[in-house]
Amino acid sequence: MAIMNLFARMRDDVIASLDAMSADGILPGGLATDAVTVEPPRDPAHGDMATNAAMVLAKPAGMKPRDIADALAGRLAARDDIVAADVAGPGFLNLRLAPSVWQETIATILSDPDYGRSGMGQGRRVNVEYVSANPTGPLHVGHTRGAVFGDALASLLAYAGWDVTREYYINDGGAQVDVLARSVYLRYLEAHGQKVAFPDGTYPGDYLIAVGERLKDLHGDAFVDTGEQVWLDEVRSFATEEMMRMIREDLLALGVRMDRFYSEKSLYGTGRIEAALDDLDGKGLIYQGTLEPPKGKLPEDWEAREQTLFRSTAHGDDVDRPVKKSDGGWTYFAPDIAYHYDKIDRGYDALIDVFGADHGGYVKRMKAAVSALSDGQVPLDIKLVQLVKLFKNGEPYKMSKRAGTFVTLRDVVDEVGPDVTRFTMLTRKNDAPLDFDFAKAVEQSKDNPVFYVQYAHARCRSVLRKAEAEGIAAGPAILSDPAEIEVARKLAEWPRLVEIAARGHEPHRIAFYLYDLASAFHALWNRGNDDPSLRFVQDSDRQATAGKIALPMAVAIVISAGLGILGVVPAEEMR
RNA sequence: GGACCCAUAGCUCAGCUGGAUAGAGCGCUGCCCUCCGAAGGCAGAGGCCAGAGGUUCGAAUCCUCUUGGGUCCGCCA
Repeated sequence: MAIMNLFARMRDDVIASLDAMSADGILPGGLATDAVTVEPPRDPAHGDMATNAAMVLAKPAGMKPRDIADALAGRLAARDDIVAADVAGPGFLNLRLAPSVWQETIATILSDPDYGRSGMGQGRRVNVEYVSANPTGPLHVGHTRGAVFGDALASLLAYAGWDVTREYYINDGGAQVDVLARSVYLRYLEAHGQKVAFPDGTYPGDYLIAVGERLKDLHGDAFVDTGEQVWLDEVRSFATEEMMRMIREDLLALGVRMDRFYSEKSLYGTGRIEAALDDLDGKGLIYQGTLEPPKGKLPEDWEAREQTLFRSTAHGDDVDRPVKKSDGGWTYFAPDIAYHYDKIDRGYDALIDVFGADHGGYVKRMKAAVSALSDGQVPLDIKLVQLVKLFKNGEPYKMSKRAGTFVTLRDVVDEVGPDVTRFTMLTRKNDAPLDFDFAKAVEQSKDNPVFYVQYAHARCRSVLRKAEAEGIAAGPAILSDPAEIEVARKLAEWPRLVEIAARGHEPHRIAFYLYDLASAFHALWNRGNDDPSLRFVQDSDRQATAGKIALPMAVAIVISAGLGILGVVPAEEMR
């Protein structure tokens, strides 16, 4: 059973008190308490928790907020875990908790390995699709951010009680893999000593040289001086597999491990695309029609023509979308529909797609398709990941060992390591552009959030090693100083924050939380410089040390859990 | 022409799905430290939350419009 967070527990208690007040005739019965919240107040001076109960109930109860708040305060103040309940502002009820609450929080963290985990997912199954880059070349920085975001989101949801599948959709069914095949064929000829040129519409990147050579090793000169019809199928599938092998390796270097790679090509010729469209057709959502020309700038060669269309407007899209090209082939959208149809068919309770921001135009049609296919039963959330701009010491940064024109995932990971890459990519919310500075990312200073959080963990571990060397184990937490309470308060927020982040599909909140927690911890540490009684290891007092080290131990546990969600390895020491 | 995302301190950004006097880092201004608990610490100044309406006890947050940026827009995936 997952741990319910302090705030959720208090909210239940507040609502129970409100019910009791109804039973006693102080409040009318049957009040809706959905809008009642219990939250940490913005200003710690207001206390440890605040509830808006009086304000949201004032109107339906026909009473003044303060009267409700006063009555509620009386009941709550009687509890021994609440030392003060004050009515403030327009009707907030501020609660100050007894020190024992913080001690229990620390004790829970130390004893329960599941502290922070949430049961909100209830074991429901969610499919997170991310990266899904075309198998035509190495992953670049944009993919890197998508990979980090999707992977952290998947971990976050798992931590919040979802049954998560991490999935990569391989776009190996379209014309771009033919282009790949032709490009590899040119490298193959080159491997045979021929001089080749790379015309427009082929991929000239160096990364295909080795692929061409391996193709030569495999087939000798069998394809030299033959027509495309002879080698295209073979070279295409070989090249695609090679690219995917490389992509998997790149992802692994970043610490990303997919549960499943789903091939677009595998949808063709199996009737699955037809089945998906038949499903839509059966719902009256497929028809032959002609689209209006797009307003504004017209494509040069625009002409009206009848196509097979999906009535996506019936599910919130702006215009209906073609599923068949004029030559009778599928548009790229058709296999996408079939793919999502398959995901629904596999029984997922929720779907998440992580796209690059340049795919923003496909959000509505994809949501429309899933809504139609699942009869509105399976929610699809599409997270768009904005661009990454690279810098080094503030200067725009260009480099690539392999691709010639763009910075690859491997370039980034080789330069700063997977941990720094991942954390830094999550220091911005997904829909905001990200400036990634190679120099600042590895800088060991307070200005660098990665370092700051890692340093806090390392300090905790250092203290614990020291205590352990003296044979001292953590005892019940001793918390007296405000700086200590502040850290404990922050720790108490962890389970709540996990739920907020998971509910919003916003893993960046974890990174910001860790920064805040580290900040509170460093502040306490710094106070130890001036006031030796606040140091964790008390040289002459083993018992005091046992009580003091409970807090850093709890901090290390929570930081470690948080970094774990982000896919970052916590540092044992800094150097 | 339309769709989507964005606009918060001088700069880079948070802001918990409507709460109290809007926060952090950098930079700036002061003071302190330089004790290996080291790679600094503490404090302060700095805001019409792009603008205008609306919804209600209450709006940076939700709705409409305007302005200014980014992405995209039928047989490319």
